[in-house]
Amino acid sequence: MNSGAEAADMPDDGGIKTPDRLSRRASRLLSHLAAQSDRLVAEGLAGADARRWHYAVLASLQEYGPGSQATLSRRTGIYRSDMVGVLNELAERGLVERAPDPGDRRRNVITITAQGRRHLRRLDKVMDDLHEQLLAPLLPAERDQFVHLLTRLLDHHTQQAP
Amino acid sequence: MNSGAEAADMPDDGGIKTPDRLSRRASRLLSHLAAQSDRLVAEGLAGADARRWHYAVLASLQEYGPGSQATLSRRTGIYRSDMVGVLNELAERGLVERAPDPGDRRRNVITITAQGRRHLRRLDKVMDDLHEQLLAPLLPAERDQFVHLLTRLLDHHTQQAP
DNA sequence: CCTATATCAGACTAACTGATATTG
DNA sequence: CCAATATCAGTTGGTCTGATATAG
Repeated sequence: MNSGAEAADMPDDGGIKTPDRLSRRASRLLSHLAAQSDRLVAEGLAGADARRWHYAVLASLQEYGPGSQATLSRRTGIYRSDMVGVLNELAERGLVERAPDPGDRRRNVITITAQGRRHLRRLDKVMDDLHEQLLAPLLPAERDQFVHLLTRLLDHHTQQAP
Repeated sequence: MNSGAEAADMPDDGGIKTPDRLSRRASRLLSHLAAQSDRLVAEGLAGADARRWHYAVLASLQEYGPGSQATLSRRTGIYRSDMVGVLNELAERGLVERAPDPGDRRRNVITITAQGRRHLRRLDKVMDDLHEQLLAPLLPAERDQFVHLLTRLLDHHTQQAP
């Protein structure tokens, strides 16, 4: 009836033994792995004087072209209120330019600068490196599988709750 | 040479178009999906008057037996300093018992109560439900694949940095 | 003397809310 | 009058640090 490991006799058991319902819950694995990954990426980018959101904004500008702050918010997932600060940091470094939209004077149009493009190229290298570390234990086919599964799950959950 | 979408003419493009280096980065997918998943789980558990850590502690107690707070910390990943508060909440609800360890008077021995076991059974149902939602778009074999890949990645990264 | 434990007080971050002024 | 935008001020939740008292 008992699992065989009583309390008071054993001084300490410490480590993880058999993975059971606790440790194989997808939600739990996901959270923990994301935490590790976030840390890895944050540290890697910090070494290049950048933050996670810097990369997201610059990459989004490069790929989809200039846009208003609200548009960038939607594209990157950065909260509208926090976008201001991120763009301030990027503008301080001369990586983006903020100009009033002549067609709609509520908006600012954010554009990536030449220096921003240069910086992004560096960050892309850093990110490639970090992903090599992150996905190190997986074979190429498994990495694709992994990204594919993540994508399908995320698509499903972002379409449900917009 | 240009991606075909210029700035000033287009009033707004808003949504996500072709997934590229930004949106297929594993780290990004991981972070976003984990955020969604965390939210889902937090809301689901809140409906049963529980938090994420409550489940983790109760499940750990059920599976590995009683333990000191430090042991529980290691088993669940809850920070040693935060364990106090979690256990207070659980003890208030009569789900665990905290008693001084007669063999080592620095320690408290935490034990799950009968009521705690009952509560855990309810939470397990809730969690099964939530995972059904979380993994809804995947076939059974894909869910296994997913958990398997997550596990391998997490193992790799938790052995590197203990 | 050094280590582990339980606890507390608080730093720091990230995600988020609410309010406001401006413009459409 | 209502909706969207950029901005600011502030809340909340979660991770983590540092210090302390106690015990091995």
